[in-house]
Amino acid sequence: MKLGVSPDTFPPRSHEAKRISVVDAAASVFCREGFAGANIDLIAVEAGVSRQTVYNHHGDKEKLFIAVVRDLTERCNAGIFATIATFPDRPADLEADLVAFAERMNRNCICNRDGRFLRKLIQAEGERYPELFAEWREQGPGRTWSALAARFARLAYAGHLSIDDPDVAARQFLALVNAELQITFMLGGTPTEEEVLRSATNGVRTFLGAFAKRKMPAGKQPALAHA
Amino acid sequence: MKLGVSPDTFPPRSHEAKRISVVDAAASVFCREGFAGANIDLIAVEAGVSRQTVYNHHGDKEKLFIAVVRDLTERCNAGIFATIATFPDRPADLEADLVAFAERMNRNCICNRDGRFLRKLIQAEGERYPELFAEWREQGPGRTWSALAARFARLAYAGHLSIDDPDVAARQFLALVNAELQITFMLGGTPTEEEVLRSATNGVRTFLGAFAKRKMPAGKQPALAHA
DNA sequence: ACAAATTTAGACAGCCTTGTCCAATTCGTC
DNA sequence: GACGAATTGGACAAGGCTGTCTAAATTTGT
Repeated sequence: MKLGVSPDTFPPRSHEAKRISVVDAAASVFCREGFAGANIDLIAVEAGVSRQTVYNHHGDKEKLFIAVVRDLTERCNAGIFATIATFPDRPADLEADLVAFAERMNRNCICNRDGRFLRKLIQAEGERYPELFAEWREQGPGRTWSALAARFARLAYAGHLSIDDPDVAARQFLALVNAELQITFMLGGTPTEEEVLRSATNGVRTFLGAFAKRKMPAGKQPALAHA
Repeated sequence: MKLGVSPDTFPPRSHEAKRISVVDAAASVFCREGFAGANIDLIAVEAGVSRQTVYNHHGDKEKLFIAVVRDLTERCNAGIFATIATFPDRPADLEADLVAFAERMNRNCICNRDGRFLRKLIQAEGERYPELFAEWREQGPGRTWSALAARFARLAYAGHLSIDDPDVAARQFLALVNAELQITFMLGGTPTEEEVLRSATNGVRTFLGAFAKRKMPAGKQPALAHA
């Protein structure tokens, strides 16, 4: 009740710390074992608390699962939008800048712990919690694609790219820079730095091959090229 | 009625039929519930046999799971190679032919029951059965990509495309024509015919934007490009 | 129609898991 | 040091699941 400003109010300190510890451990176990296979005792041990503490904090297994997904969704979305904020709006070297951006995106949002865990939970349990993952879908990919499409549209408007449909281009950009990581993702692995870099490099090269400045809408149109 | 050639020897008929029925039901239940959540009783009911029959045929839950994965892998690989055999080696209309090929690939190998089930099992249990899925990886994606890369190389050699690395191009082709289906796949859904067509169309258009005949190897080469 | 093999239903033991309860202990704060 | 809240460990009931066993019913080949 003191500390009017930045409230660590009621729960002293390690209360919240334990809650986080439990959610983290639960994320790990749910991902490894699936919802049905996850064992509350194991989560408790991995979190370094007693089983009763898990129940005190989260009520039951399903509520704990939902807390895990909400937590991951929130952090992943924050990471994605923070990364999109670093998009190269005024590129010095378009190819190099896009490769660097793609690498940040992959490393900080897709390949990191939260990204891998959230993806796996969605794939494994998405059908069991429709409204939970519908929420993720709207707040996550939906807004991600829009934001990224807007950045590409801006690059096009500034004359760096030639894009028909920025939304399609945004989705294809992400698909391309991940093209070489698909199998690793499927099997739950973490790509090496080098794999991430190579996939990003190859993906951006192809992306620019399709969308870089020169554009001829099917017919020949050499007249506009007054460089 | 001995059929000396193709021996349906001892086990008469519905024996094998029941085995298949069990494996099919098991695939469905394992996918819906995960390995730990799958219930042998439920599999038996869904297969229309008694629980004991399940055990008679497959021994235990783990052996049944392995049989399911092997079965799916085999059928999926067969489908993929059959589809690759329809690749347009001598295209009349390159874009239209590639779109049609991509649609076949998506519809018959990726979006069908076997494809969705196998993908989900790999994602959910891949880490638990390393050698089982390593086998899939080599026989499936590994050979798929090689075969597809060879087809693209042939198109390039015939002068229809300009490709540096056919393996990379093959992976990017698949990534592009699936770009718009990712979220649906993640949540376990089945895309509509129209979504498949649109994703294939957009993907092939971008692919050809990057790899269609004209090529400038990254560095500027304005000597040749006097527009 | 007969004999062998297969399938079925049901019961069963053994094990594991969830979620609750409680008494003893520790922790943070005053 | 003392107080109240949080945590712990352990016991516990209820229920579910796997895998086995058996005797009866059914199917199959001849």
